[in-house]
Amino acid sequence: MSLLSTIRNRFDTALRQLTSDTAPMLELIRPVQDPRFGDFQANCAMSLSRHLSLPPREVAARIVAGLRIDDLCETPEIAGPGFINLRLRDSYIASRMTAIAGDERLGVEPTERPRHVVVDFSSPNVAKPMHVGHLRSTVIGDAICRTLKFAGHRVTSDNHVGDWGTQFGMIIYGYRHFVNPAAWQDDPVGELARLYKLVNQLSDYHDNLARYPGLAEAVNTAEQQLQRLQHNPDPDPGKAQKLASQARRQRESAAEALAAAESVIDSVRSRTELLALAESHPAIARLARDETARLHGGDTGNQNLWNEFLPACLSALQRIYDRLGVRFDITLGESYYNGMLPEVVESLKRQELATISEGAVCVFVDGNKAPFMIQKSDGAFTYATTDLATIRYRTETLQAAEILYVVDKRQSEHFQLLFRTAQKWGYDRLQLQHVSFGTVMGKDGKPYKTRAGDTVGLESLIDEAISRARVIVDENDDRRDVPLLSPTERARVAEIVGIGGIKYADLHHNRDSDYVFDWDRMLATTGDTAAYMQYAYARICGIFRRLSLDRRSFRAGDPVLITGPEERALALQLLQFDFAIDSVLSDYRPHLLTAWLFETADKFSKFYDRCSVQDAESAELRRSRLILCDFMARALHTGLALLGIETAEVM
RNA sequence: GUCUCGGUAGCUCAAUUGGAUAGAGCGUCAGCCUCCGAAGCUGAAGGUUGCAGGUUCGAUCCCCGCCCGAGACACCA
Repeated sequence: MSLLSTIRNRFDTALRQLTSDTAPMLELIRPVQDPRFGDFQANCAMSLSRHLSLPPREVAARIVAGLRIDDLCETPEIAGPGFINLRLRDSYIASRMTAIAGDERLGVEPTERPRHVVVDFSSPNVAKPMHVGHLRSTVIGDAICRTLKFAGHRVTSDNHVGDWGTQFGMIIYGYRHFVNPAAWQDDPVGELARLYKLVNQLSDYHDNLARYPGLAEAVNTAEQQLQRLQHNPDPDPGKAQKLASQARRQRESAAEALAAAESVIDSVRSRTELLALAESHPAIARLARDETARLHGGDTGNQNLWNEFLPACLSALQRIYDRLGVRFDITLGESYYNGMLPEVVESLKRQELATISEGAVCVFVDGNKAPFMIQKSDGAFTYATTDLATIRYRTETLQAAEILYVVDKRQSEHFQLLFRTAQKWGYDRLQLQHVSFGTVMGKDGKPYKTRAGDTVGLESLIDEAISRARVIVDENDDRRDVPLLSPTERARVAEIVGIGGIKYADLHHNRDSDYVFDWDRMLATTGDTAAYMQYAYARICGIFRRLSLDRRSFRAGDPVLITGPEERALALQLLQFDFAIDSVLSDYRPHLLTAWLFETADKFSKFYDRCSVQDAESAELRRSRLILCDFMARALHTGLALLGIETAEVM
């Protein structure tokens, strides 16, 4: 049983004398925030005092009086308004540490209630290359899968790729009109990406051309409004200022929109061959949509093209997943659900959940004005329909008890509507959660782009991380009197450090916040980074290597001794690995694991600095410290592995 | 306009969901290698948690009103 559960059990007995509902009280027992107050704190007395109408310190005294915990802790202390502070006995920490030191699972017991969780993540559009935007979903989703599995759950990772949408119409149109046969032979995926970009650019050109007069007019209107306010301000100065700043903002955003449109138009006009293409394909957007419709309608020509494109697209994706070390149990894209969509709509109509509004089939959810549209007025299905079909499939065929969607937080409204619709549709015992995340920003505070303004390709991002890591690895090894690494080993370490750096930078932020992408910080060798943890791991491996000791021989149950504050702090920290994992899974927040890893590495560094292994006072103490070192190495290795990050024994 | 998030040290982020004197890292300044890997360690400075109220033993967190920013709002996924 975990350390925390053991303590909670003791409190449970004591609390039963005061209340029948002890569960919420036990939640209030937790690791202490400030080490001056001990190791654990119970905050239940304050909360309970209201129900018992007794002063909180009195309640605390009663709880302590009924508490039998002497074998684990020093005498509990009551502090402040009624905190109960616990300090574990060194002997107890030592015995627990001894007990789990040989455990493969590092003291983490598999969950008592395993469930089948489908994790939907990454999910790129296959017709275009992956970019930074896909990074967070992929990295966070993978970490969640690994952590759930380690905790003992059954996990199905599912890459719900976009292989059926409008972008396919665009590449079909592009292929039909603009393909370069030699390039297609040579590099089909690169050629498809070029075609997608081209069709997109030409459509945007016409679209912006059409919108241009309106945008220019909007700038004018905003300007006039501003002038009016300047000449005729509101009598209330506060209000006048507010109106003026509002008008200024409006003018700025109108001007920005106009400038954006201009830049799209100019990018085509500035190249005569592009302009010629644009002018000979004035209806390109509509025609591309028609290609999509024909594909969905079963047109054999388009189906054949789709069948030809898809394998190439998927294998290009696979190459990236291989480099990232991410794998999926299934890859069922939108196309997989195509045949089920009519029946989904029928079923919702039958249950009278769906109604027809402005020609489209919609589900209206209480409190939401916008409909959840499952069939457009032209008869086409939407991604809402696909998502519903997917829920049905995952529940009925895969037998999932829970589905997680690791998707950009901008889609939270969509998921709210989806979940409520699914619930009304009859999937009310299924756990559905949108595991949302924020945007990756550039240093300018806007979504991360290249200097030219394009989105950053994932492949080049990985390349750059590895080459930057290589510089660090080289510098470090070259500094040594005798370098430890061969060129091939250096290349391998650079991969581990570079990719680990990308992933860690992403995972160590609370997923909900936007975060700023910064190469220097990500690959810094100091501070809260993957490299710091990986280095700590390599240092430990170095100890065993130089002493010619086999780490596995320190897992036989020899006693761990606590002789000083550094050993105590490290052991106590290591005993709470299970708590860290629980906290990650309670709301799918991997940054709680990175925080634990960093704290653990920090405590290890202090231990390592002050407690010599080699020159320990006795053979028993030396052995005890080696046990801690081995356990620490496994904690780092396992903890990082749960985040999808590798380690190297020498670096 | 409506709705949803967010505003915390110079910078990047935490704060175990209402707990104690708000914590880390980077950066800055000052120290530590005849001593197990210095990609390390030690110390210092740095805060009116956007503003103003309210709820209570206790508020970064909950409620009200402003200010600022981002995003979503009917046939794109």
